[in-house]
Amino acid sequence: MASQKLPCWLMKSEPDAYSINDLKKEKETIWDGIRNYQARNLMRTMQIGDQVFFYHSNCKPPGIIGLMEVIETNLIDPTQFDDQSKYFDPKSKRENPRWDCPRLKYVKTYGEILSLKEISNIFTPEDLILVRKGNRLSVIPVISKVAKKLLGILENIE
DNA sequence: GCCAACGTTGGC
DNA sequence: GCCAACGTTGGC
Repeated sequence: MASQKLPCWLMKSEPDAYSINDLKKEKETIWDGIRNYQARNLMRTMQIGDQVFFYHSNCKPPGIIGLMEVIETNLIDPTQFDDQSKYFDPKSKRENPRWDCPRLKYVKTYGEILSLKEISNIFTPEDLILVRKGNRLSVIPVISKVAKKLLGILENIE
């Protein structure tokens, strides 16, 4: 897999809400429900073909479990106009939608989760904003040095 | 623009 | 359940 593109994003989801297995079944999904401007702005810079680590959060243990790929960008998040949705945003107007998102496809599930604890042991906080205390972003850019190392470890536990 | 109060995220 | 670290809101 020498030609494989390095992942440059990490996106979190609580497996109770949406897991890697859900994505595997659906094959692809729109990553809707992001209601944080910083995360949204990061998603707006995504490119088709970008590789994305799938991170299971708020579970035991939390960590990287799989890989996804961006297949479409800048889609309007439909949940913002759905008053039945928990992500409904009454301030967002159809003529000027506030929230958008990419479409992602399933690539693979790793043999084991790479836990946050292991990740924290491998990297310095400067290497990985993921492990910086207080980072509550659900969309995180991953620098290539870190992505390369993570991928090396993850490919070996398959 | 400041900042206090409040809400959310997510590891532990 | 606790709490740190943010982000958001709204009065001034």
